[in-house]
Amino acid sequence: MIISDNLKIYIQKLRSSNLRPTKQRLKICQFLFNREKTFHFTVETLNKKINKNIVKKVSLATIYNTVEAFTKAGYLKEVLTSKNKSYYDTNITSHHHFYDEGTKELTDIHYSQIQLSKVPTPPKGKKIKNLEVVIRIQK
Amino acid sequence: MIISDNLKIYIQKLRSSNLRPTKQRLKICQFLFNREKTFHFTVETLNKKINKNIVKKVSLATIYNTVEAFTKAGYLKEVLTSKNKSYYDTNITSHHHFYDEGTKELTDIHYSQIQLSKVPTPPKGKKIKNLEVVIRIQK
DNA sequence: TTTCTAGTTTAGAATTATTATAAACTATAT
DNA sequence: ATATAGTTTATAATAATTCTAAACTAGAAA
Repeated sequence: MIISDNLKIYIQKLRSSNLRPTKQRLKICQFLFNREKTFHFTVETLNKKINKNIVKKVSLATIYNTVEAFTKAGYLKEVLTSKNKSYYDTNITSHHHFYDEGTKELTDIHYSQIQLSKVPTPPKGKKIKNLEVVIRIQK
Repeated sequence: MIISDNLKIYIQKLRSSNLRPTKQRLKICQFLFNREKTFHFTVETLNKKINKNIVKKVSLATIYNTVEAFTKAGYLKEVLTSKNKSYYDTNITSHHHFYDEGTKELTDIHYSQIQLSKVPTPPKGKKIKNLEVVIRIQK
């Protein structure tokens, strides 16, 4: 196995989060992070795309495990939706969404497009993990 | 059956949305809307509370149907979360939420507690219905 | 290098939330 | 009173996710 430069980076990245750099995890890293633009996905779509045209498939359970592990490690962010399905985003920076009530579709709003001038303090003993704005739109 | 004043109001409310005022729907109306404070719920919790201490239970299917009908009619609002379960809110006015990722609880943030100084224009042909902030909190 | 062990992967079962189905029931228009 | 379209219901079906336990493997230690 030839280890490319970006593979080395992923190995380090995984090790730094106490995740062993397995073949499966590295394959998923390459797929998710070795690209120009960030993108949204569900486990279902990730599973299909990862396993397209490869012989030794990554199991669905591993896709679930890995997405969860990567989310906990902070490599992925869960996206809010009204659908009973989890959406993830490789864009882990705080950003916002339009939510179309007709189509139930979410579209990104760049972080700079919204500015907050007043934010409440969180309840005692809790801290803010992130803050996202959802703008509900309709025809 | 003695029809109280608020029952009359619910009957009108339902009729105005082309929903027949059935016993089940009125029971759910009384439970949801005849109260001081607004509140959040899932179908699961609503089902338990509606059917607590009553002989003739409302079926789970009806709870689902009614919540969907009330949401479409604009009596309820779906709350976006990252969980694979739908949350609803009797407060249909624009307001914000803390979402505790540990306890999975939503708490309201009064509209005035958050101020936005910059908001993007909606996509063509769409208009902003409301704007909500979800602040994810954790320990 | 070999061995050991804890971490990981896997297929399939189990669980959870929701939606679909179709028969029985009911509000209401005529 | 009757007809009928809308509603409720128990149950089945589906979809997404989590659980389980056996097999496998990365990396540490001998």
